Amino acid sequence: MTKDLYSIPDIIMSRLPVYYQHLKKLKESNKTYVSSEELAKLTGFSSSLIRKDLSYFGTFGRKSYGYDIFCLFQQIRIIMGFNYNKKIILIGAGHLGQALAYNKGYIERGYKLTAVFDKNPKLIGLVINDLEIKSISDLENYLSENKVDAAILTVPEAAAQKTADRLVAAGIKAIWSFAEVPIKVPADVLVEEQLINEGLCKLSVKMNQPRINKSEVEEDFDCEQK
Amino acid sequence: MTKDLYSIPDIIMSRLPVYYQHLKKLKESNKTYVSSEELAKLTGFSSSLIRKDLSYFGTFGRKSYGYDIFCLFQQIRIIMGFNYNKKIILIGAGHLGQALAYNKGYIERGYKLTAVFDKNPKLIGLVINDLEIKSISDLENYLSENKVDAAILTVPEAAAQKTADRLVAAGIKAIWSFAEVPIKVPADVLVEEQLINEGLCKLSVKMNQPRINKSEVEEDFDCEQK
DNA sequence: TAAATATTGTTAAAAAAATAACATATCCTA
DNA sequence: TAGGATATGTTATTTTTTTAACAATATTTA
Repeated sequence: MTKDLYSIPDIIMSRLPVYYQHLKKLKESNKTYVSSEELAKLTGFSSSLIRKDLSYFGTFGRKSYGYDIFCLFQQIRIIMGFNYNKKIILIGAGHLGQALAYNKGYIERGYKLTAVFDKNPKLIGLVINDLEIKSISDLENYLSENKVDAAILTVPEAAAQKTADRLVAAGIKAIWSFAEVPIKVPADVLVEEQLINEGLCKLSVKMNQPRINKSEVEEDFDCEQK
Repeated sequence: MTKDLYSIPDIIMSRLPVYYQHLKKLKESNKTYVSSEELAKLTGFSSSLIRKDLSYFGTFGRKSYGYDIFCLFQQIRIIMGFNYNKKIILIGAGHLGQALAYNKGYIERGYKLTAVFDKNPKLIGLVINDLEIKSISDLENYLSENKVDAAILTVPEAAAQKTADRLVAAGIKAIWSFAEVPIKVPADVLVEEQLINEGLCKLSVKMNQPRINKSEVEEDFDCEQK
């Protein structure tokens, strides 16, 4: 493969996890091959789009057969970097943080959760999913002694930026942030913002559409402008 | 507003929660107006795009001033349906379910979490965030006696489709699903799929890009095809 | 082995989305 | 009150993304 992959288009990247999930399921069936048409039925994307997406990365299919499920699954894992081992830590062991500590998704994606930190003395020392919650004051010390590839940020809104600054200062280059508003980091640090309530918003918008269509919306919110 | 809004383009819809978050923050500052240029700095979208997005819904700005923060915030709330009261229930009180039971995001978006269900007898009766966990066997009964607008689905993968079927049969028209693979529902039911590990995938892909560029990828995964 | 069938990978066309440009309107200052 | 500055809303242009079409090729069937 000679193509420069430095920047996979976001739109393609956003579909990779969907392909991954379906191939994972298919792998457990007794089928060996899957066609773009079948994948289209499963994913909701058009077969044409699927073939195009895959061809961006290489030539994986077999004419008149389709794609070898296991092989394609492996390819996508490699493209997504799942075959590469990464260590990740979690900062903030509140309700969401704890749920993420029990998340089963790390291993198959090449992550190992190696430490959990919190500020709350009542939480420090507790064990969640075999990891003892450490004091956030040990963060820098821990990071100087352990190579860590990424951090999950689930601290309260008010502490998010400060904590991110500490992570960056200690050398962390990738952050999965659950802060509600973007945190600022240097250009060489990756941040994946996760608006936890985005799905709730989308659902609300969609539920609301019939209502919005019926009424002359302006009246509702004449904001006494000007 | 005469424009038919029946289907807000997904791409615009996906930016609404971002505008919402920033306006919420701005509202707490001492500023009254914000320009598309300032919003661009905050959100990372271009000012042109922001003006275009907003103009899709109406004319909210004020020449040479910008947008009235509070007014725009209200408008976006109305577009997203946050001003409309909705009742939502949660099915599956595992780690993720519990975290979502404590989620602070419902109220401001017009949702009220009114019940939590689980199958596990050890959980039934426990109280999380002031709600006593009910037995899943009471689901149909509850739904026949209480008007509910949406359901959060956080049951284990294996139970997801069956549970969704029950919800649909009981009249639920909107589901926020955390199942890893799409659940099948009739056309008149809204489903918002939430791949909880999508952010983790994206982070992994991005971390992986420099590595993928360096190597001739094919070699890595010669799947002995054919 | 030849014809019919299936399905890819790619090219061409269409549609959608983003950006740039600008006319217009309002505000501010002198 | 005239002129410069500001920032919207919209139109034009460019770019990106998706869909459609199809040639190429492998498989299956007769």
